Amino acid sequence: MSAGGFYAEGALVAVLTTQPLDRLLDYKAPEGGCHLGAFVEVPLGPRKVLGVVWGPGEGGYDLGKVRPVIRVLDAEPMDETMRSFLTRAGEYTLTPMPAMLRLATRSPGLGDPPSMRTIYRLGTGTPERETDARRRVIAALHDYGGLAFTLRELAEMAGVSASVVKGLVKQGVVSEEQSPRDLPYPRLEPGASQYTLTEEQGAAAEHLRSGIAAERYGTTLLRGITGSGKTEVYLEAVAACLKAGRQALVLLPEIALTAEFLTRVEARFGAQPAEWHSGVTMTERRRCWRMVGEGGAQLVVGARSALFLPFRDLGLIVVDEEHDTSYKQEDGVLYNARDMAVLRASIVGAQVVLASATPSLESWANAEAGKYTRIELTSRFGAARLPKMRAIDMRAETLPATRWISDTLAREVRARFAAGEQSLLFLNRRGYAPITICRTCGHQVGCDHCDARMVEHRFLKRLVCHQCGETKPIPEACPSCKAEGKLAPVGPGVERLGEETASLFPEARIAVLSSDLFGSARAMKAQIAEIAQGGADIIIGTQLVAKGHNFPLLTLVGVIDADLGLQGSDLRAAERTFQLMRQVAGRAGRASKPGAALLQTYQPEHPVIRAIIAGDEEAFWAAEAAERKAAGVPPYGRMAGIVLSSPDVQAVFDLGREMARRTGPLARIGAQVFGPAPAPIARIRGRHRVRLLVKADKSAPLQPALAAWAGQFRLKGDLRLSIDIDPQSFY
DNA sequence: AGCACGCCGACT
DNA sequence: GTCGGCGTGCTC
Repeated sequence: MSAGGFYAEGALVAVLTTQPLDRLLDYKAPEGGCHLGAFVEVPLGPRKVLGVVWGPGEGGYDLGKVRPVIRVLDAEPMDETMRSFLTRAGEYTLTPMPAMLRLATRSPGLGDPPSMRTIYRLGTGTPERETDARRRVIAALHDYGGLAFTLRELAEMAGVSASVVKGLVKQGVVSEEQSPRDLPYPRLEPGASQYTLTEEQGAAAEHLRSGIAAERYGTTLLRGITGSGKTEVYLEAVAACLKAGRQALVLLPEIALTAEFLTRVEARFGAQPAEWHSGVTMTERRRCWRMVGEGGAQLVVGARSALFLPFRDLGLIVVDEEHDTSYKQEDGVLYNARDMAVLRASIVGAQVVLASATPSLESWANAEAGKYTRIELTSRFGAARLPKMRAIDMRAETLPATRWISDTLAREVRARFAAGEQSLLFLNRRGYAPITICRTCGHQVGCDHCDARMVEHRFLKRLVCHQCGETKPIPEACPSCKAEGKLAPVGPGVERLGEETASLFPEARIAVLSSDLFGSARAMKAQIAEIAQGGADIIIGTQLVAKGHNFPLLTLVGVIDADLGLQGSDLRAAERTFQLMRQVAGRAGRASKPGAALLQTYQPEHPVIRAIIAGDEEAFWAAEAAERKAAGVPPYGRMAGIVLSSPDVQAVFDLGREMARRTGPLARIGAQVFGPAPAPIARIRGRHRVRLLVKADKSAPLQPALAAWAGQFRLKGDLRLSIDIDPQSFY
């Protein structure tokens, strides 16, 4: 390799491809040479595949068989920080490098030549015959003085057909030119904010600004209760970052939140930023990926996968609602976006802001340990206050088995309705009823492919498996004893709660918000916006409503089953329940009206319920931390979950038991292996699943030991093994 | 991931 | 005798 990481034509280069190979392959640099990090197309067997030049060729392979790189793609080479990020993220999550590269190359048309399109602007000629249509085209172009448009845009603006424009082109009145399809995003103006920060917010913003100015890595846990102005504060950090000429990334846990956020960005910076998530069109995605790489995008707002965009000069990553469990999910690779954000920032010398009203215990512990700076925003802006929280003891309420709204709660809802205010009833269960049971034999209708019960969705008129998405019509007869008309729905879902609400308040306008009731993120956003403006009197919602939407008219939140999630032995259940209740309660009274939150519970004396009611978060966290420390689990110990799956039950258990026997590499680092046990869902899509858990000391080198351990076993047939570092649930 | 190679059961 | 099942191995 010569200076600057350039390989001359014919030099041996090692290429990382997106194909699942366990090593790099050598190729000859193409005509004109190639740079280290270049995106290339290489031959692999009979196919052409995407790859990145990862370093000098390793040799040791028959030189006569080494084939040349087909071509260098038209994209900025992947820089050293990005390669290092992918390598370290892959090592941490035990993910093979090709899978990591796939995360970083999720742009449509990466291999395409720079795409051009034809645009039209005012030319110099005069039209031969002044027709009305021609005058309108010229007038439209005059109106936008000098701007150019596509044929479609221009024809539509002038109210003429494309042929009129083409006719004017022939006469030179309108000129035709080529322009790149992927244009830079409009400049964002980080100038002064319209919004006046309180003293506390100002101090928080100043701290974040000084972090940006230092141009070093640092993580700040920005804790602020709902309505404390968290967003305004971190937008100041974004402003400082943009002023410094560096790029910023804001991660949101839910696509439905982006539209509202984009509007706020536009209000603050005068234009909309780049957007990256699964709902963005192919064209826009390609533009985003390329512009991030070329510096034509200053700010990206997106989902977790935006972490793998090719930023040139990233100065800030904001992880909003950092506790949200959707940051840890599988999309080919199991990673926690919050942790990967910290990793990427530490490599490029960027600041991270973790924002949440209810931080994860991990972040709380990191702040306690001094790894993160912790900033608290306490006072709410405007006239709004924290809602008054109260438990409704369901043991004292006498409710029939088919009703879930207590008289106490119903009275409160009625009072709000009479006053023209909104109420929200929260139940984290989609569908009509979670269980369909036969009243003759007791059989519960389950999914044919999973060990999960099927949930009745009356809206769809079907039973749905929430595990694999399989649906089937609601059977007339019991599948087990064949009794006709004996299947009955048991337990509540939001749809059924909607029914009960309608019968209790026949005159009220009721809206049910559940992710499966919307065809698209856009439809959902539109309906949420309408409801927020007063389009409904009573809102029935799942998890969805806990994620930061603003309902200014809302003054009452009723949590239908505050005990959901408390039971079971999941160590994170308490944490999640606490966060969820706080978030939902935070929905009430965000604007000027005072709010109230009522929690229906059968265990009002439970420590979590009491901590929520008392608003004593420090006590809750301290108690949780002590419990986890004693158990040696995250964040005070390290864990990994290993899931084996196969259509063959015998095969998964055999391998599971063999893995539990031969623990050599793990034993050497003092790690313990638990299991095998049936995984939390023992069968998904016809595949049986068995799980082992590995628990190690905080300082133990877990990943290499896991790799060595798993490497001892050969996966025969359709057996699959996946390793989840830092699993969300560890029971 | 694909695709070829290769070694054991039911057909023309 | 052959066609084809998918287990195993290779791709620079």
